Amino acid sequence: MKIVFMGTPDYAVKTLEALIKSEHTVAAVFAQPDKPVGRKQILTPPPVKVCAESYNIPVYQPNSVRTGEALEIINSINPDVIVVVAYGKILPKEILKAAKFGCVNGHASLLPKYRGASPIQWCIVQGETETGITTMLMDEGMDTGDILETVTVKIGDNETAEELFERLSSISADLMLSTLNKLEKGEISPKKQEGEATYAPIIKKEMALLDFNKSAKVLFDAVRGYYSWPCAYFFMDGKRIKVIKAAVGGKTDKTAGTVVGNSGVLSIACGDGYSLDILTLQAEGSKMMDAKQYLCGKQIPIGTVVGE
RNA sequence: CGCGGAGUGGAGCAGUUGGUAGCUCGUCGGGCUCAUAACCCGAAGGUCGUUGGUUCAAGUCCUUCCUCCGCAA
Repeated sequence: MKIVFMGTPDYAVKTLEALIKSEHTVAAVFAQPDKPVGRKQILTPPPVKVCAESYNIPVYQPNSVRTGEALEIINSINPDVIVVVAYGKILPKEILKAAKFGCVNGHASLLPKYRGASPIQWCIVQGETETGITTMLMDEGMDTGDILETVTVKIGDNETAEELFERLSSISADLMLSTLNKLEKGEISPKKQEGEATYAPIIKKEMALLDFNKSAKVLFDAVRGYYSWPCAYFFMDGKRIKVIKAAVGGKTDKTAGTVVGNSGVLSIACGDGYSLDILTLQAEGSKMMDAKQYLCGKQIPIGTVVGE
């Protein structure tokens, strides 16, 4: 099939590469415009663009896909199907029906659960033990299209969002190929989404602020789910401390937010009577390090209360 | 030049108004203990990121460059 691919971040690259290496033809790629990145604000092309260019596939980066210009490009290519993976823009209905088989989206959740922008981080933050990939025929709603195929994936007890991203991006690539092949042969009949829909909001920095009044497990899930961006954090002496790695610790009767352990790991009492053992952290202006090293330089007495 | 923090013995840090460099951990040696990530005694290890300067004297003041990091995007 002749494919137009739409995607932007690293996560979408595996699918793009899988399509390029398949018997299908990727005729064009759409990605978000280059954005300034890093301390020096260097204009950086999105990963999908870099990948597409290495295969000499034309790349389009319109600021908007609603101007008609994008539609013209697509019509001139006349693709059989448009594949969308983490593109980051809402497509107008003219584009949704611009290809013979329509727009097929790969979404990283078991729809209708976790529709929206950040299903991977959010399902870990919510303490889910399994998630998955869904391919669907896009419609005008936010991840509301009819389901083509799904695959369920277990989430590891200690798995971080970054690790899950990595795994799911491969699984997503495989499923997309499978779906396209079946779609082409007419072997799939789209099914309506069933069950209660939930939404995964766009992750914002403030959401990753740890509230020690919550349970140790919830905080542990937050640490995993917000890694490696934006990273769970809290404040101590007015300084931001990012929590890179943590574990649910032992019981304690101290007030939430109190330091109850400072040898080897930094243990902080949580709202449910258990502590959160911080194993690896990063303080403002310094590198990420094991809690043990951090505690060598900065001695934090038992009983210290963290917060602001 | 977007804002800001930091480069000090193997690791993480402190070092006040400039005057022979300290702390916690680790390492090595010895001791104690049924035993231990515990404890006690002792030791090694630093030209204080780089360049130039001010001074009787600079980790500590000014200057050049390099590197790392937080915020912001």
